[in-house]
Amino acid sequence: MSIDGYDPTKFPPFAVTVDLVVLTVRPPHLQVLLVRRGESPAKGSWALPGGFVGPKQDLVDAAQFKLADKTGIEVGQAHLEQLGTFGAPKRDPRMRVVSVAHLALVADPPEPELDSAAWHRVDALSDSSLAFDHAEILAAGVERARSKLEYTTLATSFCSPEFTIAELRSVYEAAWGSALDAANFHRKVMATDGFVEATGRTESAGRGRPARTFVAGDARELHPPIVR
Amino acid sequence: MSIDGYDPTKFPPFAVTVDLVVLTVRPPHLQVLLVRRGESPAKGSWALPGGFVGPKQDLVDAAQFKLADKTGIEVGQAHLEQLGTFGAPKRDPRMRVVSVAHLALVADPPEPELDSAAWHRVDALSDSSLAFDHAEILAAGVERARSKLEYTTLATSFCSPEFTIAELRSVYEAAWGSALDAANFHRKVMATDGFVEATGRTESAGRGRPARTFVAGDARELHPPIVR
DNA sequence: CCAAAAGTGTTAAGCCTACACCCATGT
DNA sequence: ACATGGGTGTAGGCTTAACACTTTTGG
Repeated sequence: MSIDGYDPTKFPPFAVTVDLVVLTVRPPHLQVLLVRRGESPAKGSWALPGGFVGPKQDLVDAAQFKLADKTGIEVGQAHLEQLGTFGAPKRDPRMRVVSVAHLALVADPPEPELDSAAWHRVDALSDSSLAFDHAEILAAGVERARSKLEYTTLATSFCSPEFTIAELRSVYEAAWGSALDAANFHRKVMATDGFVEATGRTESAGRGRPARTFVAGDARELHPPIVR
Repeated sequence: MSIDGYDPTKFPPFAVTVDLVVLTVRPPHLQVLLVRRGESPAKGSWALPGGFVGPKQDLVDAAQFKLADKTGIEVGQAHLEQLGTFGAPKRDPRMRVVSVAHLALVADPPEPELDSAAWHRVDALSDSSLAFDHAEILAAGVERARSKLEYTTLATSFCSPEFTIAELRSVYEAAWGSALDAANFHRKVMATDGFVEATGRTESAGRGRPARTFVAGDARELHPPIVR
């Protein structure tokens, strides 16, 4: 940090929190988990889940803890990554709060137990309906999620452990709100080494030919984009 | 933040700092600005420039201030963006410090005035030669810079206000350490709307046909990659 | 048999790479 | 004249998008 010229014992006091952009896909919509604020400021309005970072707690640990707390989803069940840090001096009217936002991608989550938490379609939220600067954080999360879908195999994080190519395709269609050519999508996924791994089983969706099922492959990065 | 259940006046005390990964290109090398630590811990070893965020100071403002302080480069002269936040509980042995790392890309900077600051080739640094977790932060900065060069028009940030296509190419060659086909590079840049704008002037480098000069265009994003 | 969804084939257009070649200058 | 770097042309290979077509099921 190069703390030259400063007395380390006299630093300005900051509160550090984590905020979570928890996204899921419920075809055909991309949804985000929001909690209704029970206290002032912005009492009654929707906000991203989050909380203080403990004095000896690592940042991701704090985010993981909050995620488990709000959704019941444990470590390893979801993709979690740091999104960015928001620290405008007046973003919280009470005090100086620096929030390290995280992005979580989860597959078919349970309905929230608490009444104060609920899933919302991201394309149906107006900026002004979120507390603090959470609209900005959400926008950053959605943008990051889209770009990761495009350039990595992360879409599998939005799918149940065993899934069909059509389910995987519905993830992309939900994220951008437009249809993809099923034939070309199928081929592109198959041609990408380590994206998916066949189980040998099939799954019938009622009508039509049953689809083969797959599990997530071991590749995490890929350069050529899958869609767009 | 969802501070439900917490008393906002009793938050755990954190110090918040900014650290800077300041990169420049001096063909054929990518270089980073480091400062020699004058105090313990890690006294005498190299570190990224940085410092505390003021109580009422925005994060980017703190980064901008530090950048101007160490390099003399003012706002608008450089590209500056948030890189990520590093807050492992023991990253600084003295106290809990959360550092918001920023990435700065600058064009032909002046030699540092202070003896304690110097430019270093990034490909000639060993991880263990940097204080704290700064090797990790530097790695993140270099990776981000490469990916931004690939997918945006940001390479112009590494060039003087008026530059030739060869200079622009040398930025890419420095970042990856390998040569590019000059002919194809030229065409690709020209074909990218808003990447560069011709001045009408030329510049002679001594031998060979003089090159036309350009200024940065207005496009900041582009999807098809320029190199690789 | 028909509709629906999975999956494969085909083809034309576009893009990229490699490299040949011409251009404009200093010495 | 010739070496040097700037810049344009071009042909072959590769990737892509669009859509026709076959496969496999439920009703």
